[in-house]
Amino acid sequence: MATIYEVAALAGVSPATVSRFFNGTTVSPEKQRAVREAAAKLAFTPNKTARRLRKQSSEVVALLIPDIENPFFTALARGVEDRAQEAGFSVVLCNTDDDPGKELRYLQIAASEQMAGVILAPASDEADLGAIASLGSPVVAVDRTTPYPVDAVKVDNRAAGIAATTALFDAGHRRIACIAGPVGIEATEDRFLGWRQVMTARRAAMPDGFLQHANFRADGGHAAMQRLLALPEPPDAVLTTNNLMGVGALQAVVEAGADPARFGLAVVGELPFLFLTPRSVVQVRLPARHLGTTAASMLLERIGGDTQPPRTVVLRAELAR
Amino acid sequence: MATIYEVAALAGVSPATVSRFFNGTTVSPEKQRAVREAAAKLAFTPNKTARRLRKQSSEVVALLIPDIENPFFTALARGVEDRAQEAGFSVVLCNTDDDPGKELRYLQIAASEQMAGVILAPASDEADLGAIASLGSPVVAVDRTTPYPVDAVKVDNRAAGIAATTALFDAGHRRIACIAGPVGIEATEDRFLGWRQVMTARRAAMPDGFLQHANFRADGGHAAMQRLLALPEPPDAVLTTNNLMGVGALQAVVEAGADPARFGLAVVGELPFLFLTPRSVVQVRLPARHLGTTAASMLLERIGGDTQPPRTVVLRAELAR
DNA sequence: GTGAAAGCGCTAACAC
DNA sequence: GTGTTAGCGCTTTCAC
Repeated sequence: MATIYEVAALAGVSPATVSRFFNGTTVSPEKQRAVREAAAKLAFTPNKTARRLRKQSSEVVALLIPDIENPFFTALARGVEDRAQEAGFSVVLCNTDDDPGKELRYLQIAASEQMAGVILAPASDEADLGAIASLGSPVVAVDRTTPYPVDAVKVDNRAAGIAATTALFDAGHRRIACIAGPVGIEATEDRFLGWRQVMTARRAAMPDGFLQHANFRADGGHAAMQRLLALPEPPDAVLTTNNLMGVGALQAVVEAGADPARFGLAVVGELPFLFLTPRSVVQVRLPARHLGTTAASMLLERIGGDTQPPRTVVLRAELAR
Repeated sequence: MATIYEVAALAGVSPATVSRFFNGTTVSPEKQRAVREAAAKLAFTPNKTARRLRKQSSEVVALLIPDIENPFFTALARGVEDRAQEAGFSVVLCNTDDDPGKELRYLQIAASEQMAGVILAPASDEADLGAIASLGSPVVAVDRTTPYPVDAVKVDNRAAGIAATTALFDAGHRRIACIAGPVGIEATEDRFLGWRQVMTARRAAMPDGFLQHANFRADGGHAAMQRLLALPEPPDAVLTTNNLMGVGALQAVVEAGADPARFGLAVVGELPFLFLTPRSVVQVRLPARHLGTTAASMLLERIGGDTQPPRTVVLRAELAR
């Protein structure tokens, strides 16, 4: 790997001039040509590590998501990537596995690697943003919020829960259970609250066991649905507060021999690749990609020096038909 | 961000001792304690950028995949990540979008960021590995091969194509079409060759139009299947050479009003989340995660200094039942 | 507009 | 075992 000194020597200029050339400062036309040619001849690429050490910042942003195998988050990642790319930033994706320990490690890496900023879908509400925030690196929370005063982009989760539950009522169901995510994740808790609000307003029964907590994956939804179906008086419909739990729940319904077209299923999120899904399944579409582009835009503004107080942007979910 | 000098000053030792402490060289117990306490008090984190500049290498590997929204590649990514993590390496994921231009950019970034190595699922067989390889950074190709002499991990794609096609024959189908990926991607071409081999051996007709090329995504498979169904004498079965094209093909079958349980569909790969799939769909399971762990292991060996000639590991696919 | 030189934070000889 | 010191490759004053 050629250095700036070798280019300078070959071009007959000083290293500073080479640096200026590559950073867009004014350099006389003839030296420009000399540098360009020398750089080409040596296949010179500026060493980003050295630049980063010197400038104390980089053009890389980190994106921390809880589950790279969840299509919701990959769509979100695409949004972030597209927006960041336009602005000349690279995105490195980190998979926290919904594990606060891993999350913390990645946050530290982001700091010690001098990332320009971090977009984070927190694995828990204890995500320690103190360290990274105090470094001055901007942070944007996405999909889920945190107690730390940072920018956030989220969905109107309660409205999503309300819309989904209402749709089940409209389809004639009354005994509606809820498979919610782990306790402590605001996003799905709000969706659950939407369910409870509708159930209460409609004076629908919410017997013990109608609220199940599960991990966010298909296996969690599957097990929860099995527990629901084993109830003495099982529900005739269920709301899952994310997409993958919906996948698992639907699978359990099918396995139990119930007719998935009659059993009411509502999902906050989209059942991935499931176009064979019974038409009866209610899906509340989440603007995953848009969450990503919005978060990236906010982060880029902060990186650009924006210092207004933290904002929270709320995006709307939309009932798919 | 505290530096090694501040820690040294507070601990009453030299910067070198602090460095040694954090790099596991022998330091006397008392100084160890002093350094540990000073570091804790200052919340010191070693600056990786400086370390990287000095050592000319990092503990980060880059993983370049063509489509982050394809579950096959995310499973592969999980494999890479798990293995790398065990060895203390971080993984940064880059989405090339099957675009040679993007791929090249990421390859350059990997070089100028002094990544410890690169695992690459090439977007095309022109992927220019010359630059990065000449830098001495090890490269492992995964899923797809390249003309460059680098380590590779792949699947026995022809066998996979043969198994899938044979299964369709065994189910009684004779008019079997093939939806293959873009020309130039060895992996899916080999699967197509498996199809042709079986068709030829069984003296089955392969009229014009029975071979369709499509992009790797669901929309490509969907369009290709529509073209097949519009043929004067349409096929009664089809093989798709990857998972997402299978999703699109199945969708087209359903939309066309054909009974997906009677129309033969075979997929090299797994239909993601599609447990509602008709039992009749043939799937040849690809060891996605295992591809990832194997590639990571090979890369780590190279990073560790292994200099044997490039190896290619071939993993077996397995007919799901 | 251009060059000389200092220094970003760390590691690795090298001396002791 | 420990300290001193010279860079890694770049950017950025500061003179000219």
